[in-house]
Amino acid sequence: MKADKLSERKQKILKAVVDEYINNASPISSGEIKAKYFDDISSATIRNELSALEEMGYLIQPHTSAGRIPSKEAYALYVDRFLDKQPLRKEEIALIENAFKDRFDEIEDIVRRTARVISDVTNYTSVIVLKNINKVVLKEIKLIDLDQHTVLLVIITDSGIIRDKVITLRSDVNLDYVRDANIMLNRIFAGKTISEIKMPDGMIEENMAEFRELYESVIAILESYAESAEDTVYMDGQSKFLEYPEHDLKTTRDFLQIVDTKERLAEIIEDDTDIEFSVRIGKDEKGGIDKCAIVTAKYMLNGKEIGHAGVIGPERMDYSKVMRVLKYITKALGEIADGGNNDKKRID
Amino acid sequence: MKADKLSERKQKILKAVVDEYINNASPISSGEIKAKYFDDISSATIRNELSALEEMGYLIQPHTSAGRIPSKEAYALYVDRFLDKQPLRKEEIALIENAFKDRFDEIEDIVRRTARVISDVTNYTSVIVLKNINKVVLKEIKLIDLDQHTVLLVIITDSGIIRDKVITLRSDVNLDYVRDANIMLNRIFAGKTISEIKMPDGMIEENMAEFRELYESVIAILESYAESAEDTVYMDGQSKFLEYPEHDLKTTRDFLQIVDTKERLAEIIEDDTDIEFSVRIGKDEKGGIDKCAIVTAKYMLNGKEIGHAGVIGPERMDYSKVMRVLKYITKALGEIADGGNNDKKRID
DNA sequence: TTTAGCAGTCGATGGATAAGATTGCTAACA
DNA sequence: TGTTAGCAATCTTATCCATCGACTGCTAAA
Repeated sequence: MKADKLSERKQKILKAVVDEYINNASPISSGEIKAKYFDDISSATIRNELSALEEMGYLIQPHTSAGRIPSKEAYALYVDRFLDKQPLRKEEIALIENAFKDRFDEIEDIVRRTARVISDVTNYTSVIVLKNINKVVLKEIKLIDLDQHTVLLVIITDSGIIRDKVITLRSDVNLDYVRDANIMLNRIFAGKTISEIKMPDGMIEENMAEFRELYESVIAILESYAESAEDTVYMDGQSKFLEYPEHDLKTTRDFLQIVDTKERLAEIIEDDTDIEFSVRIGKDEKGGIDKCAIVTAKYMLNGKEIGHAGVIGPERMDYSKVMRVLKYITKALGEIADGGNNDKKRID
Repeated sequence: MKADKLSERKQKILKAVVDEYINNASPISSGEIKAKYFDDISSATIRNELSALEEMGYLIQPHTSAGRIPSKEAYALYVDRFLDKQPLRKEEIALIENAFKDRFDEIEDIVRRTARVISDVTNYTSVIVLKNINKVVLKEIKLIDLDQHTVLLVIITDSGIIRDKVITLRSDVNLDYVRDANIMLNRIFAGKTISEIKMPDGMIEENMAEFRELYESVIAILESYAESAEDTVYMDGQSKFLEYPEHDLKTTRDFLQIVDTKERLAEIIEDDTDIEFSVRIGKDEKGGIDKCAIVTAKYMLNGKEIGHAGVIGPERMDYSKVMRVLKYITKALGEIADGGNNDKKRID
């Protein structure tokens, strides 16, 4: 099933079928192709070609008296070789830029907006998976005393992710104690990844004895972060899923189950992480959703890869548009938040 | 349509119809009721009663040769007067207790678990709306210097909610500066609700001049919190929505749209906030989802009302069970995290 | 007031039929 | 050898119709 074996004409016909099916979601007949794409050959000829393409596995006939629809392989080939490279429309670009024109500081805020705008522009459900915190490097730890028995632990990482957690202690704490403990902890943890941090088996160093309870609490929290392999998942535009007629109740059930168990979704999306775009069509051994396609791209922010962003839609997804949008947005965001200056920036 | 006018027998019949419909989702015939609920009267008599109940608006006949199904009014009456008060089953209680047996410190963590367990036990989609932060009282503000131009603002409220936001400044900052600013800001803000805080029209006090930029940033952030009326919404078990046959594609579309626009959901749920349970059946002028019921209860934590928790399901929801579960859980959580000691507690 | 009996109504089911769409095949053609 | 016109075959979809079964509503009697 090498694509190289396809004649020019077969390619043109196959692309025609995919393009038409993406727009109309109904099987395409030889007559339709003849009318819209070919002046010079007859529908009978096209029928022969269609028959050959079906033989090769690129097309499927739902039943004898129906036209053809593309197979998974056709979509894969389409994504690989036939993508139109039309630029994004002005309104689309305006929509994207508008979403990011305000000030914003926190990653969560940026991510939410990104999810929203991806869904708005593509008209598919968007999904963003942020890498688990234990894969990033600790830049600094801050301890803040809240009251006599509680301190707030703030974790700052190299890509700016901030997590905080309240620690409750049996012993009393005061400002000086917390400050000293903070210095001590930073000496130990700064520069390591969370997953590198282990509870030391033997004795705690002499000069740590005073901070033992606090120290153990912090370690326990970091370890629990490391253990909980759950990446954070954001979604938007879930209702868009039902705008596509092939998404019947059964498919929607699968979809909602994926939505519920976000860990599985994160696994699917982070599976092949080394390529720029990941396109998963239909359900296979490695996961996915039947009758659906999942397209994701690396999600860069401030020059760092912080996760993956993409969409979930029907197999006959408008791959071209989705990829252009993802490319545009991830590029825009890769630049937008650099160097600590988070004021508005033009995206050109 | 006063319920008082209903004879004992009518009430028993009406309850029978609702109970049966909750279990089977198909119209109930006079013969069925006779078989399962009455030995002493004939189906003809029951037919007469059914006819009367239909006349009164409590029952609906989908078509002439079908049995009856309950109307919205029947459900409302059912919730009002007919609820079984069977206790929760052992397994259900075990499930709930198990979900909360670990240590946990952060509200978000508790809320997520609560959403999960409500959905698991009831088998409906759960939803929790946390009150907007601007309705709660500021307990303390913490400033932490991150680097030369950025400080982290941590907001601690009376119910323990913590929000943080990074502030970027043009001028340099250092430890002393931040500490002094922190003391100053707490003097001004502590004890107020976020919505009370307003940017002062005239001059900033003399001794604030030094902290002007920081001060204005903090005010701006608090105001933006106050303005953004969005309450935080958590959901779980969305896929459960499709386990009920009356939830067809159209209803699911409505449901997913509500899921997408969580603000609207928050509005619906926070609408009638003064009663212990809110039961909204079907769609009316004030919102809701067609063919669905939304049941919510006040969500207490640590003695404070922090929002609402509930479920979304079909109109023929198992109201009795849902209310028992919500009562049990909100009661359990009202006790579980009191006094800063977050260790395991028995729920009895 | 209750009940048995029965006619009437309606949905669901299934078969038969017809119409329409599209293909595959064949044979002729360039 | 590739292309094409023509046509039979196949399958879907819609419609109609008859039948069956499930209830109800009504009537008249208990």
